[in-house]
Amino acid sequence: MGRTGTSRERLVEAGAEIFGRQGFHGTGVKQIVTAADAPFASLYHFFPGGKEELGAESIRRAGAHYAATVTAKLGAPDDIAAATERAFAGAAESVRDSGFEDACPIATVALEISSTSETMRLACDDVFEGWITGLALWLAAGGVPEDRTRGLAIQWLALLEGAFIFCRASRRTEALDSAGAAAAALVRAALAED
Amino acid sequence: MGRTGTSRERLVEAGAEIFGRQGFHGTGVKQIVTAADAPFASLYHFFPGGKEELGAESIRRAGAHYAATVTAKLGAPDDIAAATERAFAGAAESVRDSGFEDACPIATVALEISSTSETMRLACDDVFEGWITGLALWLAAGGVPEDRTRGLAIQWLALLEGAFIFCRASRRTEALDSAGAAAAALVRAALAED
DNA sequence: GTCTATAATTTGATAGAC
DNA sequence: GTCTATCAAATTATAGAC
Repeated sequence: MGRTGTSRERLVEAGAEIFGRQGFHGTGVKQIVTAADAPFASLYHFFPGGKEELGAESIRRAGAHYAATVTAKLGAPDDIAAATERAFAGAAESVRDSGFEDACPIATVALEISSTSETMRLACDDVFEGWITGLALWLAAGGVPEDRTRGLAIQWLALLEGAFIFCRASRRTEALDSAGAAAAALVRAALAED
Repeated sequence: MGRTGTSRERLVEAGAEIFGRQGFHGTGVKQIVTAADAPFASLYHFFPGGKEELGAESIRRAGAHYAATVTAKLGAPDDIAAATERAFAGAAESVRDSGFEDACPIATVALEISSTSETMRLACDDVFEGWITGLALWLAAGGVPEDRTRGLAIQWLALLEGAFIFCRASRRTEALDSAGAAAAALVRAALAED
């Protein structure tokens, strides 16, 4: 993975990728440093808080990157129900293409550290909150009543995250297919309330 | 946690509890052995496959235990939409009462090991599959058309699992509240198709 | 900012007596 | 089946020269 930028930048990029795939405790700092092609000492130079501090920043980076990817996939809010179906179908394809290794880039770490690292937990919370509010804005632009957008965004994302777990464990996309249908149905119902 | 039964039994019980809470890589075998009040040597006596073999059996135990808990909470399939709402509300209460530490007992491990341990991945897949088919039967008994029960069960459980992630990261129950409303709405819609 | 070397701890696992 | 002792490896982190 030919990375560019400063050592610090490459460490965060590598962390975002590898922590997301292997989890926090399942990944050694040496692997990150090697993948980043960075000097070992620069890890503690740039991140005095060590693995935890790098982890928190990696979470934020991964979250921002994934938000950009999904936002691009969703496109303009013309037909948000159809776009929802496309997004879940795209997620299913991407999960399958990765050999069921890559799904949500922060869910594994979020579950691992929520009870043990407050700084990383806050990073995860910030990322999720950003996803929720971003998606809620998109739903609002698509015609969902304002008082329903946040709740619907949470439901939409919960379906995605839950389905990711099942897909990775089963190595099949069935769960994402079902979840996509449910998300689209919930969107349609919210639009019909108008 | 005064455990009973044989050493083997206590190891599995302790594993089910601690792996579920701290994750697989975040838990040392010594902690399990200590919590089980078992001789260290009996770990490798009863589980020649070591941590991985104990992990797989702990997953199955935790999955069975959680299924029993949720089944009891769901009750008879009279009004399955109302029961769904009660189940999510109960989950929210239980997550809050645990200080947002205990949610799904196998999700963390499932995400951690899906790409690295085939035996543990299969254990997770079996557990999830059991939950899905069990819930589908309950939905069918509650009046959901047969061709919709499996898909609805997956959606129901995906909402729960996804909401668990958000709740643990945010230390708030909002996600489970939203997810419960969505699950109940999906159940009602499926019943209306009849 | 980066280098080399290594400290300090923890990890999973095993040996051999009983 | 259990005991004690211990191994080998990996882990996070630091020291001190450049």
